[in-house]
Amino acid sequence: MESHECKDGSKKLPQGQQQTAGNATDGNALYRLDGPVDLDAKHSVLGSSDSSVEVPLHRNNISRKTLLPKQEDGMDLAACNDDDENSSGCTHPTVVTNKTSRMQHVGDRRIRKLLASKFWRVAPTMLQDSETSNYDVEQKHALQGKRMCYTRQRTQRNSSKRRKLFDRCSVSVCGGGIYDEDVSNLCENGGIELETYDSQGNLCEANGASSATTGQKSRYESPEYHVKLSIKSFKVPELVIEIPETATVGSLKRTVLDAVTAILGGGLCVGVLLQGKKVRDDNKTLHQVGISHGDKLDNLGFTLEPNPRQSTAPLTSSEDPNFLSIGCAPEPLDRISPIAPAAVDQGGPDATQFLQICLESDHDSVPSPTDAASSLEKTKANSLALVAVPPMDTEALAMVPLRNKPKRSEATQRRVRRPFSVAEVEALVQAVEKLGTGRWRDVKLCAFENAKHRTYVDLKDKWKTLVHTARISPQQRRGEPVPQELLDRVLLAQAYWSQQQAKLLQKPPASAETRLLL
DNA sequence: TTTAGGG
DNA sequence: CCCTAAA
Repeated sequence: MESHECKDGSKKLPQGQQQTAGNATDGNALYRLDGPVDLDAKHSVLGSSDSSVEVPLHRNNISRKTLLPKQEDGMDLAACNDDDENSSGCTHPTVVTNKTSRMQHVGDRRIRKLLASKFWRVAPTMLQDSETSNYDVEQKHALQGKRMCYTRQRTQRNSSKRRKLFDRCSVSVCGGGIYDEDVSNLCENGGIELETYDSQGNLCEANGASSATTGQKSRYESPEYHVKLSIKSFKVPELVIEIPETATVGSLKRTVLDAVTAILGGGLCVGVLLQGKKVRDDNKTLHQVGISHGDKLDNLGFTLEPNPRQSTAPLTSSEDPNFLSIGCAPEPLDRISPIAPAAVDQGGPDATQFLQICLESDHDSVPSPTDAASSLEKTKANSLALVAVPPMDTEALAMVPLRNKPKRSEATQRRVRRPFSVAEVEALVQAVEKLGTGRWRDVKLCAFENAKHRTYVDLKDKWKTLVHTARISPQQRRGEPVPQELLDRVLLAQAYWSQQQAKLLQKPPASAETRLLL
């Protein structure tokens, strides 16, 4: 019996607020390697010198729902059963062996950190061979990649998913709290549903067939809502080039050229920087992120990023064995290189990537309401490894990731990232409202007792970020949007309890009665 | 083990 | 999320 009485609270959350379309990638494994090597466009590396781009401003917001990559053997990957520490095996991936893939297991932030300091080495000898022979081809691929990046459709992660999730999580905080199963990642294998939003953020259409390409200029747009911008320069990933002193300037040029084209061939993505900050949410409209037609756009920048093709499926699936389906991941597809096939064919940098998809399942006791994946129930260690064997390991590979110092002892795996669902946030808020901000153990017991993967430290951390989130502008928020109502409550509770704490410091033994009065 | 904060 | 000093 819990000693903490909690009010029952099953308030209906307002369906997604303004930012419903948000589908931030949260920066997971975004290979952003900003480096000192600024290639000014006038060097025409991209042939886009001073090109001006026109983008519809109030374009309907269409995002991509997670699509399931084709799976082998018709494995039933429809549902993702959540795990918890109890489910043996689940938390201990067995198939992580090679270093490349291991590296991808490192958490988002760390990966960013590492990569930020990491660079690509250009092996001179290799470059000598490749010379500029494939330049045309690579250019083509690069352009192709750009184009596809540009025109790729985005499908809204359908709201029914969220709705469904929330429904299942009818949160009654202390009555039951958050259960593991409740907050598990639900998957929907169904067709693509599109939701489009007008400039006000209102849902105005739900039809996949009529989806217009996000970035394409449409005849329906009125010119006054177009933002005109010019690209002065691109920032490219950091490169390290080794070349003997005795080399000629000409060979240096070729080396650099090769290095750059190699990256291009590997598929590039364009990053958008607004006021120095990276805009990750591809689904927001320019207007939403603050790019308006009237504004001076000098604070708008672009970066070139290596396409982290390898960081998509392997990252989510192998890092968390319980993501039985890649499609379960909130936003996997957004990072799949649109030109993956081309890159492989030409044996570009991507060829060095060792793709490994590990699918494991081992649910023993945990009663799972969503047993769509029951077919995998008994599978002790179901691993599936897709290995892209590099056609030519040593040849024609101009770029090779530089090895850096071991980041973390092999034993201690960082826990898989599990973003809080709205339902969990609701539960957390409610518990904190009741218990305060200094009793995380109790909060855990009260609202998350059955969510094994949420420790009180997690809850404390989440609260911290919630408070922060509530304080920043909606435009700066990332991830699944938290209803404003909840954020308001966060602020209120935070204010209230910090005040209580302050008072408590003044008058040592504040009776419980005092609290009730306040 | 929990809290509380910085990383 | 992780890491830890303190309690």
